Amino acid sequence: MPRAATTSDAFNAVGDPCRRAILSLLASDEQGVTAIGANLGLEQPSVSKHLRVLKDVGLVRVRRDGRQMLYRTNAEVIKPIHEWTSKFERFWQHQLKRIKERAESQTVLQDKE
Amino acid sequence: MPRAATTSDAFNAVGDPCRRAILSLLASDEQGVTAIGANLGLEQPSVSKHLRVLKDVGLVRVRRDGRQMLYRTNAEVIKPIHEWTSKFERFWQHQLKRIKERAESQTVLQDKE
DNA sequence: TTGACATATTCCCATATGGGAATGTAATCT
DNA sequence: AGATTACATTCCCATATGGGAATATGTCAA
Repeated sequence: MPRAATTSDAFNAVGDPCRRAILSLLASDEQGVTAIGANLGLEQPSVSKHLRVLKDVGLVRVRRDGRQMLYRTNAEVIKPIHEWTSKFERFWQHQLKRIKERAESQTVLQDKE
Repeated sequence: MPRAATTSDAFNAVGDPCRRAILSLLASDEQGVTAIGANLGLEQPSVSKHLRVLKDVGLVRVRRDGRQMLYRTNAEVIKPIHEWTSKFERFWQHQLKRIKERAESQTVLQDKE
């Protein structure tokens, strides 16, 4: 079987840099497709297609306003990703601690010289 | 241009469920390829290929031990993902608050009936 | 209705997988 | 050296994009 579809889950959808930019942009304000494209320097069809993916996994909500479609980020769907990465938090803290300790021991050595 | 390569960054590499499982498995212990496959029910070539991707983006470190290659998760590379998702934390908190408030107002209505 | 504006969708295409099978390679054992 | 163990890589293939261009759809204004 081929690669999993980007529409399969939030992890996959967020893998694309353009889509991450869109999510950041729409986190606080709703915006229309054209505005999004202008903000990020993307073609309109490209924006529409990315929004389609984001909508399919629930990462954005849509609302019609006249001829505009106003999109907004649905942050709740990002939460599972945040939680998954949180499981590793203690590990990178340990690593930083190790790095810090090593740095300090080297400092000690330098002081001795 | 086609889709970005999974080897391009941690976000993309983590998009695959198998690779997330591998990262979780190798977070606390180093393990050989065969052991990883046995733990996750994956074929050896498949494991090797996923590990290759993970290694290319720095998500795992390798160490040779005799004929075994012991892999271990390098959690620091997960940190940027954690930080990116953290930017949205306040938004889903707001949403939960809103949901909670609505639930409470409904409870009030129910009490009135 | 006609025209303009805002989006969505479809086509075409080069590229990137991911899985399975088979094969190549490195290290250990006898 | 020859056999075995542990991995890595390569082939083949069906599928999934993502971008650009062109077109279809939906809404509002005159």
